[in-house]
Amino acid sequence: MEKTFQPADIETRWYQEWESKGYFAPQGGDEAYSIMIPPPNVTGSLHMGHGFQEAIMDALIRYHRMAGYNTLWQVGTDHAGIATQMVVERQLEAKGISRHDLGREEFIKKVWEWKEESGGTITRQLRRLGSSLDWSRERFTMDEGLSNAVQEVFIRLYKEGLIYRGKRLVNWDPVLHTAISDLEVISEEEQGHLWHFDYPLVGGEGHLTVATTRPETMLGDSAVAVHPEDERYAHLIGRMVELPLTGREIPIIADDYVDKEFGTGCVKITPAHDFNDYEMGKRHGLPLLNILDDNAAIGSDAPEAYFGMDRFEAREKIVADLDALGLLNKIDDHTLKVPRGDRSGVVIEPYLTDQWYVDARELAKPAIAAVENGDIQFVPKQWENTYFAWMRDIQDWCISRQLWWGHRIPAWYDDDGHIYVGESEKAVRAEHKLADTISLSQDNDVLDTWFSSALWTFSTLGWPEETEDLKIFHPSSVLVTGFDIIFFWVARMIMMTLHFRKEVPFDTVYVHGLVRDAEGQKMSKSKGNVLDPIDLIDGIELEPLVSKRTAGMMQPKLAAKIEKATRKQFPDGIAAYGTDALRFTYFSLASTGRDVQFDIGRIEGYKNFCNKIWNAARYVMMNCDGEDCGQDESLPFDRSLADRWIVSRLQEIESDVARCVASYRFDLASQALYEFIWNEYCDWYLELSKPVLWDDNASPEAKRGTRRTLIRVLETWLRLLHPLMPFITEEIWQTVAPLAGKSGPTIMLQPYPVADDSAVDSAANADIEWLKGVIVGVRNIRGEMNIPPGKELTVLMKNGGEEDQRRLTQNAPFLRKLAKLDEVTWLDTTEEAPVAATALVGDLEILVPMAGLIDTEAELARLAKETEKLEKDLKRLQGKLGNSSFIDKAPAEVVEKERDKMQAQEQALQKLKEQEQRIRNI
RNA sequence: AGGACUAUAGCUCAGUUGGUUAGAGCGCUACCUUGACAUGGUAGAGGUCCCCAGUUCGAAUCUGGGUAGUCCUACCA
Repeated sequence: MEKTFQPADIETRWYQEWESKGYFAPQGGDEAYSIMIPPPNVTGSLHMGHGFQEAIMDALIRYHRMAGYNTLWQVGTDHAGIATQMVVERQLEAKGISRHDLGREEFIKKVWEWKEESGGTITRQLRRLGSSLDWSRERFTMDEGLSNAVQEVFIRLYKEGLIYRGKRLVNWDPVLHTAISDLEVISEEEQGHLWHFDYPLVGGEGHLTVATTRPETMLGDSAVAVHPEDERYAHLIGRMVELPLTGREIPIIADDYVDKEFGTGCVKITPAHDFNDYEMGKRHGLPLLNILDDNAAIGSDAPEAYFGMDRFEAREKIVADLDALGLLNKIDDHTLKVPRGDRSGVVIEPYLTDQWYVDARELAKPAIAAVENGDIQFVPKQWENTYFAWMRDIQDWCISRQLWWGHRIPAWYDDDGHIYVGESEKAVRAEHKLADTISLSQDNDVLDTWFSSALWTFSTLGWPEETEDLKIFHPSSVLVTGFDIIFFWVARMIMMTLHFRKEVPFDTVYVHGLVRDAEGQKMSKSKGNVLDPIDLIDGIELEPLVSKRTAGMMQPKLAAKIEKATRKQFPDGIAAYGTDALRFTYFSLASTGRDVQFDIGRIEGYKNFCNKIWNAARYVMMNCDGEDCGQDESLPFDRSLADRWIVSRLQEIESDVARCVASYRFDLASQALYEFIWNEYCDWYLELSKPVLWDDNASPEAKRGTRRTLIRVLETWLRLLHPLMPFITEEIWQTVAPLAGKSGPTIMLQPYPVADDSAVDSAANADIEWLKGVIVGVRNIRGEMNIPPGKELTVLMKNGGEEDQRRLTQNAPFLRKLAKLDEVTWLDTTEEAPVAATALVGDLEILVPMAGLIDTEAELARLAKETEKLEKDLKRLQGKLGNSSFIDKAPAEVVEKERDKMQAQEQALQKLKEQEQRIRNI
């Protein structure tokens, strides 16, 4: 074995081996366990947040696969309608071509080409992360099978009246030229103005002043509203005002939506360009005047003077024109929430168009019930509230998008605007007995990507066919996801799956935190603060990292900011840590919190952990390879105290890990393993094995017993650790397993260790604690007295009981070796002890004679420190036990425990004081 | 505006139903190339558990209020 662990050498090798041998496919078994991957965008790439999520899923999958479940991890990607179309359009733009130049068919061909070209990025990343996905079943939302499922669902929902088409105000993206759903609109506070305009009353005698943040919409005003109880305006309700610049007259209406306190208490109403106004317009039967076109420029229904102007240009002109007319009352600075498209970043316009909707209210009912009655459980449970809050106030879901890339809506129109929904034009004609003379044209729009993602758990398994896979693997066991897509995806999956399968899509939703950058920001492509997990695995120099992170940034200002942050955060680039270290870091951070702040210091530590594991195995192999490790079960062997202890601890760790995984606490699981491997197996057990293995006088039985334990415990914890660190465990296991009497082509299909409670040995645990106590006591004296570690000491023991004596006799060789002693002598109570430095283990006094070794002053100082600590603690205990209400009210065993503690402390203090006296008397 | 979450060592985080001397890693200090590992070993230093009040024999933990931060939902033209 190499002296240090070199991850790069082994990772790709093992992954190829596993994949080519088909180990990732379901292996059979009575009980199924399945996870459907949240499909990443096919043309995107994974960042640290994805890496985190994949690591968790892989751990769950590997764990259950080893535990004997029939395990499926379904892999696939989605087509990300808007994002993908944008990327391809931008590429064409660079060549001066628009998608309209190409035409729909040619354009879609280009998108497919791009998908083929870029789709490999994600799958490559997934492989490097060690994800044990069943690649033979890879799916894509635009595949034929999944497209059929989408069509089937659309047609059925339409026929059931749960999908409808309607002219509504939608969130319109004037750059992407499509409607988007509420969830795709991000509203953030921005600095703007509040313009106050005077609208003259028809018939003279004054005006009303209205305020607006979007002056250009005044061209489409249908009314001015005031509060019905507003005395200032009550007498004007029903009268008309002149709408400047348009030559129109509009009524003054009363509606209690108006806030009397805000502005002047008069609101201009633009039903075609504002969601609230739209509702009010409906209540009052106001006309809808659309003054914009698809680009959000002023449309042909507006006054000619503004026709064709961009909305912001028009805004300026309208303000200027009103000013010229003396109707601009004032302009105030104003902070307002500006809605922007999450993809394009441009200001979204409420815009009147024909769109398709899903009646979400109806579908939500059973979806709410499924979580209420526990058919689906969220972990952590608090997320159920988020889910309920949204579901109980759900809005109809706008599912049509004015894009070319996506599932085209299976609806046809005749010249009279009748709608026919079906799987093809032919089918529609047949169903409705339409004559060939009637011309039909298909709806130009496609469906929201989330519409197809909502079917993911069952469409990937072959639905609408009743496949064997559906029967076995659906519902899936758990959905692993971030809380940011509970609404987008989780809720919609639950609704669709319940409706079409009459069963839940998954039993559990495990909601993990979101990975943040050093400033606590969520990682996202558009912010440019993403980190590629592969860069932590392989490492990357600063310059390539900077150019990678700033590549493709639209705004130079943002690019400069990212560059600066990158240079500050990673002045020397990023070192290569390997996949196992990265994964272990993820697990250690996977607690119940919402935020995961990735810390480079931690991955560094876990890289060292990998090296520790590697070297522990190296030590074991050096001592076991070619030796008798007890593979032959008929040969006798003796087990040392340490052997019994480490086997006992192993059982406890096994049940800890099982408990942690069952509750999705990978942070606790990883910590338990870390502590066991490093602090118990390496620090103590390996050290305790040396006195046996290196002792020429030790019996063959003892050596056999220790080697047997050494190798078997190692082999077991490798399996225990494998779901978290797949590569290093596999590499080591291959050489270790045969010596432990195990065989098999791979660790990943070996049984997962299960605790054997009968092997828990509390006597051994107690004896080892004693041994550790004595060793640490001596080391402590050595450390504080500056006695060189190599200097062998003579130690005397005093005042102990029979148990101490037994432990000493049985473990003297271990004690001598680990505490570097040349002699240990038991003093009878009658014997006079020499002046010595002292440590206490219970009643037992450990004496290190001072002659020539120990500086009196230093020892006194050490004792004083100890004494002070004890006195402080004792005071606290005395206070507690002196309090009669504590004695009366606290449970008896708690009181008893405190009493024992106090007694022990008192005795210890007593001994320290005697010791101090003795030293002073020299 | 409503709601949720977070606040523990210099940094990143644990702390299970209230009962510890409040823990881990990194970082820091001192010593050590002892035959697995200097990516290491040994021994240390370091905390007003955000603040205030309450419940309790006992609060990092429960309740109320406040402060700071993050997020979600809905929004006033």
